[in-house]
Amino acid sequence: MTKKVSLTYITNDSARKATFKKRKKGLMKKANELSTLCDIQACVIIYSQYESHPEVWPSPLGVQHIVSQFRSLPEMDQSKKMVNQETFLRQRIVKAKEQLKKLRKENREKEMSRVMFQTDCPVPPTPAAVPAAGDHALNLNMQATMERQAFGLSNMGNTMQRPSWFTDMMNPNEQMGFGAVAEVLPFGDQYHHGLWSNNPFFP
Amino acid sequence: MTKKVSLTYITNDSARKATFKKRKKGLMKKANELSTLCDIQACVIIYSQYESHPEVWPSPLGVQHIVSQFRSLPEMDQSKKMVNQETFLRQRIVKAKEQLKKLRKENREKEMSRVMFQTDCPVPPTPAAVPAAGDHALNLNMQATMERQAFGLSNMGNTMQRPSWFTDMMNPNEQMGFGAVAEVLPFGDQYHHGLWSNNPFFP
DNA sequence: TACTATTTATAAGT
DNA sequence: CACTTATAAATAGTA
Repeated sequence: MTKKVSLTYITNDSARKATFKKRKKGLMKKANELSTLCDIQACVIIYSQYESHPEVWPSPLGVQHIVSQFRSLPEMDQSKKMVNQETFLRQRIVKAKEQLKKLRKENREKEMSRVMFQTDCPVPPTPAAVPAAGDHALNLNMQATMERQAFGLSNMGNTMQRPSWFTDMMNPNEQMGFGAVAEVLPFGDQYHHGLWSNNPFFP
Repeated sequence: MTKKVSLTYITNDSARKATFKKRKKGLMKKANELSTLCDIQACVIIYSQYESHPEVWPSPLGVQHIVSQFRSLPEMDQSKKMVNQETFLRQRIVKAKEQLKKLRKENREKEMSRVMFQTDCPVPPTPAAVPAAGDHALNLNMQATMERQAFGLSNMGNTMQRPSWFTDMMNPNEQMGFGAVAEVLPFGDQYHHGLWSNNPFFP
C-alpha cells in the first residue's frame, strides 16, 4: 500500500476528498505544533469546495488578529508617500471605520441581552505558542507590485501555477465588498525565490 | 537520536530556531501539497521573531486574495442587519476606498515607469490547485494572547463560537491601523469544537 | 548544512 | 466514516 504519492491533482472525487480531510488535519496539527514549539504567531486559512465557510487555524479570532497585523504594518516601504491626498483619504476611512465600530458596538450591546452567548467555556492554560508556517517563497518584489496587481493592473500573467483564485483576481469581483485588498497587506520583499513557484519550499 | 518530541515550547534558543526553520519548511510544503492534490485555496501566514515581515504562503497576493474573500462573505449569518446607519457608514467607507484605490493606481502608474519590475517570469502550465490548510482549532498561544490582553481583551477563552466581530468589538484596537478587523472576516460558526483548545485537531 | 534513527503522516484497504 | 497496515515523509539529535 501507500504508493509514493504523485503530487498532482487527484481526479477521483472520493479519494480526493478523503485525502483532503486527512491532510487538512495533518496540516493543522503541524501548524499547531510549530506554534507551540516555537512560540510564534501564525494562521492558516482554507477554502475548499467541501465547506461553505473558510476553515481556519487557530480560530477566526486568531486569523483576524494575524490579518490585522498585516494591515497595521508600516504601510509598505513603498510608502513613498504617494500623493498627500492619499493620506487624506486614509484618514477619512479611518474615521468612518471608527464610527462604524462604535455603532456596531452599540448594536451589539443591544442584541447582547437576548443572544446571551455562553461565556462559560473554560480558558485553557494558554500554552505558549502560536503556529508558524511556511516561509518560502514568494516573490513579490513587490508589495507594491502586489497592490498593483490587486488593483487590476495588468501583467498578472507571469504568476506560475496560478491557483484558482488567481484567475478570480483577473476579473474584478464586485462581490468583494469594501474594496477588498485596498489597504494591502504589508509584506516585505523577502520573497525573491520561488514565488508562485511550484517548488517554493526548496529555495 | 530523535527523541519523541514533547509538544512544548523549546527553551533552547538555537534548538528552537532550528526546529522553526525545519518545521516551517515542512508546513509550507504540506500546504502546497494539499492545495495541489485537492485543488483548494488556502494560505498560511507566519509571524516569527526571526523575521520582521510575515512569512506567507502561497504568496502575499495569494494571502490577500484569501483574506479579501473573508471580508466579502455574507457579513455573517448574524447580519441581522444592525442599524441602518451602519450600511450608510459602510458605503461611505467603500466610496473612500474606491477613491483611494484610484488615486493609488495613478500614483503607481507614475512610479511604474521607473521601478519597472520584472514582468518576464514565464507562466508555467497552471496546474490546478491552491493549497488547503488546516481546519481545526488550536489554542492560540500566548503571544497572541498576551497581545490581546495588551489590547484590553479579557477572557479570550470564551471567544469560542462567538462571532469574530463580536470579540473584536469588545476590544477596540486602536493600534491596528485602519480599524483593522473592523470589517470583520466572516466566519461561520462551525468552530464549536476545540476552539482555542489545545487539542483541536481531533474533534 | 548533511546524515541517520525514529517518529509521524498517510495511501490503500477493510 | 472509523480503523489497520505498509510505506513514504518529516524531522530531532548529531557530526
